[in-house]
Amino acid sequence: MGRGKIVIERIDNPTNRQVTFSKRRGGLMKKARELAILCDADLALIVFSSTGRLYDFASSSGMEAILERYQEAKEEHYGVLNPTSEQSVQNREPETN
Amino acid sequence: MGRGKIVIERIDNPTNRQVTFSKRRGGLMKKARELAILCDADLALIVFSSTGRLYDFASSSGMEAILERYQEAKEEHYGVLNPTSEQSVQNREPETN
DNA sequence: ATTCCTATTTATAAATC
DNA sequence: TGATTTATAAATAGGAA
Repeated sequence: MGRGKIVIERIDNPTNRQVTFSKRRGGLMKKARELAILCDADLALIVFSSTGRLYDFASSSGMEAILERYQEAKEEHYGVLNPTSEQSVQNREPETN
Repeated sequence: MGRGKIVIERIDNPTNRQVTFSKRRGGLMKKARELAILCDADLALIVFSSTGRLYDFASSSGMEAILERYQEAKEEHYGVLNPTSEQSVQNREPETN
């Protein structure tokens, strides 16, 4: 989105990478917040920049609570499915809606 | 973005909420993946739907590693700053770039 | 619950201040 | 370096299948 189309691959130029990081981080945080509010979802987002800075967002229940809930959900599934999975664990009872 | 503008507040209609959740969750996951790749960031996203389903994404280093790194960064800051903060902890050494 | 179809709204790549 | 502008690329609301 912008003056030109870009390919999704690591940006080599450090300056451009930093600028893009700053812009997209803001956008991602905003989207996360919107999803949490619009859909009443419980969500946590943790981001470490390539330079080591930490940025995070957590919905109302709080980061710690969400991380604990995450661990519990994982444990219930006895075993790590895939450390780098994108969409992995789901509850055992499919909802009706 | 869409046929009409919307206000960011909880969607009361369960069906609409679910549909929006499904669509935006996908968009958020995509944005997270792009940020990780483009900017070489280490990132984790955990989302629980209002019905309890879990969806997650973690960049290449893996969810567990990122969560540990997060806890370490927090510990270094001795104490939780704000459980619901949006952007909270940062490292002590500002980078040059 | 997706998934396809678009009119619109947003996000944002580049350029500029 | 960071904030602002603006032309475009992308995301998505609403509707339909």
